[in-house]
Amino acid sequence: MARPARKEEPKLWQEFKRQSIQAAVVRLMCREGLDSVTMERVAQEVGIAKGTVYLHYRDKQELLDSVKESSLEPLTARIDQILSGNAPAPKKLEAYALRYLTYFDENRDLFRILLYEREVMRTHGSRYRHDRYRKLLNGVTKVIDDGIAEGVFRPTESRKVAAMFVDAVVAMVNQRLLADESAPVEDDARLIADLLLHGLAAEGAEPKTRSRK
Amino acid sequence: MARPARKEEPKLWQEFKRQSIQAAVVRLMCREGLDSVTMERVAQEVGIAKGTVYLHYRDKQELLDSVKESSLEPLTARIDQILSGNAPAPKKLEAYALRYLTYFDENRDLFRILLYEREVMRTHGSRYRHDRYRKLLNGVTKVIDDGIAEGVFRPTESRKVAAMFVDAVVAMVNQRLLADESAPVEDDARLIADLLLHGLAAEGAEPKTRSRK
Amino acid sequence: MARPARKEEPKLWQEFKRQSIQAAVVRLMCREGLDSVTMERVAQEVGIAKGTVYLHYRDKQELLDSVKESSLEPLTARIDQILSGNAPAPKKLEAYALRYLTYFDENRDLFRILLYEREVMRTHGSRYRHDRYRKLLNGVTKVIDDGIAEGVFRPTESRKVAAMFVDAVVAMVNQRLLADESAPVEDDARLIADLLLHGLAAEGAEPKTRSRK
Amino acid sequence: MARPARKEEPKLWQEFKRQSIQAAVVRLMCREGLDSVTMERVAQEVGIAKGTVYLHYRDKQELLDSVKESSLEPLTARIDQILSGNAPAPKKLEAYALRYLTYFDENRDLFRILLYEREVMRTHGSRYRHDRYRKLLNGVTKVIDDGIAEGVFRPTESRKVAAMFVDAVVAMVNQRLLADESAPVEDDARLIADLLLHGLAAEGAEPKTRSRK
DNA sequence: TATGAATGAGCATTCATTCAT
DNA sequence: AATGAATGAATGCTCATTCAT
Repeated sequence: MARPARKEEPKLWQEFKRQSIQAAVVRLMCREGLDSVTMERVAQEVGIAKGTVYLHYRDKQELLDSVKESSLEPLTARIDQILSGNAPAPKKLEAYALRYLTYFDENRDLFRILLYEREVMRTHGSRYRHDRYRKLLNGVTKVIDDGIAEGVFRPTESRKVAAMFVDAVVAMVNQRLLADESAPVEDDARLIADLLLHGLAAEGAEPKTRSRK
Repeated sequence: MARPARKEEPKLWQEFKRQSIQAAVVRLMCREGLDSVTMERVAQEVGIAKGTVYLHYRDKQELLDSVKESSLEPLTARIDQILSGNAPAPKKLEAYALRYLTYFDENRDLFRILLYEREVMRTHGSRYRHDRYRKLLNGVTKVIDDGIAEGVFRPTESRKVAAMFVDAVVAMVNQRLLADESAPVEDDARLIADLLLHGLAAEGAEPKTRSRK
Repeated sequence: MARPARKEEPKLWQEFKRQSIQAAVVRLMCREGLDSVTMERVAQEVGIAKGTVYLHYRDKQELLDSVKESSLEPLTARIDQILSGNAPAPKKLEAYALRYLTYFDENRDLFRILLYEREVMRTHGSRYRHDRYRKLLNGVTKVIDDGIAEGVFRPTESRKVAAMFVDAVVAMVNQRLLADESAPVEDDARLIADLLLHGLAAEGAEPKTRSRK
Repeated sequence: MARPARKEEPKLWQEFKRQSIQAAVVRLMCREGLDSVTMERVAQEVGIAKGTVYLHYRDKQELLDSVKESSLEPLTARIDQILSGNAPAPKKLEAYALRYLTYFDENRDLFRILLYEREVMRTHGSRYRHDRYRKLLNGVTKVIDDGIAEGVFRPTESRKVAAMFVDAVVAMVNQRLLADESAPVEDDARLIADLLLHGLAAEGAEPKTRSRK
C-alpha cells in the first residue's frame, strides 16, 4: 500500500529536505545577517551534518541562488500573470504595485535581507539579477507600450519610465519595510498608480511645462 | 622656522594620507572588484605597509565607510544646496534629478560597485544607509511639502512620494549604468521631472481616477 | 535443483562482483587518473551502491591492493614459470625481459598509473611491494646463482646484480612508456640480455679492470 | 655597525625560515609518512602558525617541490660535474654510481620517502620528474656516446642503455636502503660499473650471442 | 544482500588584526 | 610614525566509512 509511492516518495522527501535547508538559510539570514550564513551554521540550524548539505546543493552559491529563486518565484509568477492579462494598462500597473507591496509585506524579514544584501546574487554578478529584473522590466515596458498604443498613455520612452515605475514600487516597499508601517497596502498601491498616471502637479498648474516639450 | 606649523602640519599630512588610502581603495574597487579590496592590497596600492593603514582607520569597515562617505559627499553637498535653494519646487526636483544623474555619469566605475555591492555599507545593515538616505529623503519631502503649500503640487503623502521620486532617479541611474548609454543627461532628468509632475496619462483621459480618491 | 550449488554459487558470484569492481577501478584510473578513484565513482562505474563495495572490500586500500595484485598476477605467474623452467640461465633472463616488456606494452594505460603513482601501494609503504618484488628478486637471484654454478656466469653478488637487472628492465619499460615507442619488444629484450651478459665494453678493451678485482 | 647588514639580513633570515620549514617537512615525512604532511602539522612542527607557512610558500605544492628540489640539488650538481668532467667514460660511470650511492646512503630516511612516494612530485605529474630525470639521462647518454666514439664502448642504443644504467644504480640504492646494509659504497659502485662494462657472462662463454646481433 | 543517506574528521587557503621593533 | 612578520579563527569543500532499512 505504501509501496506504490516508492518511486515518488524519495523525490518528495528530497524536496522536503531541500526546503528545510532553504528555510534554515532564511532563518539564519533574518536572525543574524548574511555573514552568519556559513555552510556549517546552516547545517547546524537544520540539525544535520555539514556534508549533508552538499548532498542537496553542489555548492554554497547554488544554495543561495535557490533560496533567492524560490523566495521570489511565487511573486514573479503572479506578476507575469498580471502583466499578461487583459485588464487595461493603468489597472495592470496598479495591480502590479498592489501585488508587489502585498508580497513583500508578507515576507518582511526575508526581503529586508534580499533587498539590502545584493551579495546574495553575486557570483555571476549582474547576470542573474538581470534575468529576473529584465524580464520584469520587459513586461512593464510592454504594458506601457500597449497603453500608449491605446491612447491612454502619453508617448514616452517606455523602458525608462518602466524602470522608474518598477523602482518606485521598490521604494515604496522600502518605505514600508523601514517604517515598520502598517498602512493599508491598497492605499499605497493606489498612490503609486495615481502618481504615475497623473503626476504631482496640481490641476491646471503649469500647463506650459508639458507643452514646452 | 617650520616649527610654528607643527600643530597643523601633521593634521594635514594625516588627512592627505587618509585620502590617498581612500583613493587606493576606489582604484582597487574599480579595477579589480570588491573582492580584491583586502587590507594587504590596499596598502600595496598606496605603497605603505599593511599596519600603517590601521594608524588611519580603526578597521576595514571604517575605511570602507569613509570611502563611501567621501565618494558621495560632493554629491550630497550639492544636492542639499539645491533642495534648500530658492527655486520653485518643480525646478528643484528637476535640478535634483539632473545633478544626481550627472554625478553618477561622471563616476560610473565607482558607483557601479557602490550600487551593486551593497556589502560595502554593511556594518549594522541599514543604519549607515539611513543617515544619508533619510537626510536626502527629508530634503525632498520638504520640497514637496513646500510645493503643496504653494499650491503647485496636489496634496499627497509627501514622504512616500519623495521616496518614490528618489528611487525613480536611482532607477534612471541604473538604466544608464547598465545600458552604457550616453543619452543627454538633461533629457533624462527632464523625463523624470515631467513624469513626476504630469504623470503618464494622456491629457484628458480618465479624469475619474483622480476624483475617485 | 539449483540448491546443491548453493554452497559454491555465491562464491562464484562474489568473485564475479569483485572482478567487476576491480575492472571499474582500472577503467577509472586509466580514463581519469588516480584522483578520480573515489569509492563513490567506483560504485557508480560498476552500477552498484557505494555501500555495496564495502561488502567486498574492507576498505579502499584493500580494493586498491587487490587491483594491483590481480593486474600483476598474470605477469608474475608467467615469470615464475620462466624462471623455474629448464632453459639455460642466460635464456631465462632474456625470456624474463621479453615477457616483462611485452606485458607492459599490452597494458600501457594501466601501468602508466601503477608505475607513476606509487601511492597505489601505500598502506605500510614498502611491505606490500616487497612481497611481490622480493619474490621476483629471489627468482632472478636463483637463476643467476644457477648460471654461476653452471659456469656460464662469472661469480658475483647475485642478489645485487639481480636487483640491477630487474630494475634495468623496469627502466626499459619506462623508456617505452614515456616515449610512446613502438620498437620491437624483442629487440629491447635482447638489448638488455646482451648488455647484462657482455657489458658495454668494446671487445678486447680494458682487460685489466676485471682482473683487478 | 649592524646596520650595513640590514639589507641582506632579512634575506638571510627569510632563507633560514624557509629552510627550517623544509626541514620540518622532511622530518615529518620521515617520521610519519607523507600523509602526515599537512600544512597544519608542518607549522606545528616548526613551531609557527599555519598562516606563516604561507608567507614563505604560495601553496603546498610549492613547498613540496622546493623540498624535493633542495634535497636533490647537491646531488645533481655534483653529478653534472662528474658527467661533464674529463675522466674517461668508464671512470665517469663508476664515479656517477659511487656519488649516487654515497649521497643516498647519507640521506636514507628522506630518500626512502622521496623514492617510494612519487606523489611528492605530482601536480604537473611527470613534467617535473622529467626535467630532472631527463637531464640526468641526457648526461649519461652523452657519456656513453663519447665512450662509443672513443672506441671503449661497443656501439649501442645509448639512450636505452643509459636509462638502464641510471635505474640499475637506483636499484642498488634500493637494495642498500631496504637491507639497511652497510657494505662499502665503493664496492657496490665498482660492481655496477664492472657489470655494465663486462657483463655477467663468464670469460670465453657464449661468444656467439654477441655476434648474432 | 544491497542500498545510499548521513556523517564528520580533515584539508588547503584567506585575511583582518596585532605588536615587537 | 611606520613596518610587516606572525597569527589563527574561519570557511568552503571532499570523501572514506557507517548503518538503518
